[in-house]
Amino acid sequence: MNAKAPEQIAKAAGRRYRGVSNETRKAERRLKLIEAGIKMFGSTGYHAATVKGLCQEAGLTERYFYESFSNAEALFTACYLHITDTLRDKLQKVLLSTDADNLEQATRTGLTVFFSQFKESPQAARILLVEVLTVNRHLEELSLKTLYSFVEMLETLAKPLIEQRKDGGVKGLDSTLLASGLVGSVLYMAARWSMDGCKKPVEDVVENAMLIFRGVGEMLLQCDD
Amino acid sequence: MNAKAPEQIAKAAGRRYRGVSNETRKAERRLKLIEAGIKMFGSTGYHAATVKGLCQEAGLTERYFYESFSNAEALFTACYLHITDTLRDKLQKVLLSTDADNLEQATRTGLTVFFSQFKESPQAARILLVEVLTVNRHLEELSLKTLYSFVEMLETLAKPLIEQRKDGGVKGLDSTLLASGLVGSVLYMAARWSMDGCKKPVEDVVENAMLIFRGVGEMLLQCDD
DNA sequence: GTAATTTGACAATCGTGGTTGTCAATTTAA
DNA sequence: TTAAATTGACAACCACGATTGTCAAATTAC
Repeated sequence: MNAKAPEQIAKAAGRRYRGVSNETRKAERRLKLIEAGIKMFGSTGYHAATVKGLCQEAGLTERYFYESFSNAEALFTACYLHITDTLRDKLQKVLLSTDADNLEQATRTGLTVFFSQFKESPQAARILLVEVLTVNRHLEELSLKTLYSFVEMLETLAKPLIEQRKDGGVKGLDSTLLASGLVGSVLYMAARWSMDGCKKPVEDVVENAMLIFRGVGEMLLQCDD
Repeated sequence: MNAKAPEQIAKAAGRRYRGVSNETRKAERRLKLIEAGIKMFGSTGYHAATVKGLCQEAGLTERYFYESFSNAEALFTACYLHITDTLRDKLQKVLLSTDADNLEQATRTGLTVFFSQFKESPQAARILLVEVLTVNRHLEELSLKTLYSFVEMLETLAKPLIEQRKDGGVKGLDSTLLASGLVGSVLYMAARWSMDGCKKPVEDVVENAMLIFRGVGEMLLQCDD
């Protein structure tokens, strides 16, 4: 029975083709599909996309679609995770390299990363903000969790500001609600900016967003009604 | 040829049925379909809805669907317009009856109307904010126009505040962008609130939203960097 | 060189849902 | 009462796209 082992291993590993290993070829195809997915889901929308169209965009045939994904929904999920992972990594990288005491600077940096990413791939933005809500319940929940993780980043960032107010703060103040509002404001500013073709420089958009953030900061510090 | 005229008129007008005129019956059916549409599009989503399902929800058959709408998209459009018209009417009514000089009070009133409407029909909210973006380009544009009309309401409301600053205001300040941000913050607070089952009282949510609005107001008045 | 593997193109099958058509039962007008 | 209009239930047809299957050409291993 051991006689067959080498054969089986060889079969499982697959054969090199055009000088590229089996796994690498497969991984490349998968990535091509994800890129095509981001492009199509983000422009024509999830529900207008077809498997054939996705394959054509990726330069592959259906066979290779089903090699990596069991259906369009699976590809969409992969695209979504690809986008959120990328964004989270970028944000964390710049936030870690920023002086933790300088809340204003950290906020500005975070916003700059977000708007830049948005500008360079509006398709990704659309997937992140809209399409994900319309695929199915499962993805809607994933989106809520993801959004919440960004809201938490924000709350962590603002923690010193909130804790400065040991008296319990404003009556009825709900930091999660507020953070959600701030996230929403950023998203809608990005949407408006994108509608106008992202002509205005990133820094200007960031400054307008900063105005909202600073305003909330002020309110948290001062108000005692 | 005149002999036939009365007949034709009668035919065109239709016949009473169960004591109700032709046009009234038709209008009632149309409204039933719109209500069913809001319910289904707003819960299972536009793309998961089927004509048969919509008819069943409305208690009508396909025949009457196509009597009023040429397809699901047409019904969706009618639903969307129904929602935005209702909301706009409510907002304008309360805003007109509010002292125009008291910006804070007007804002609070407007927010209360919005969050109340949201609470009583989360389906309508979902149609307004999400589904409309995923039907087709035409509706996406309609949504942008509508959103913009609300943004304009906000800008009009805040005009006194902005004009107080004759020096041209903050460098790079973009009132449309800011207003979009405020609209976004309200929408996302509503979304978060809705996720938690709209348990928190409307007034509390309004107060948290007011904090953001007041913050922006402060910034507009004071900042001179 | 030869057999096995990999790829690419595309046909075949299948299910779903939109739209139209049929028919019997109910209600109205005269 | 009787013919016409209206309604309701549902079948029939059709288009589209997901998924699977087939086959020949290209490439590799031996």
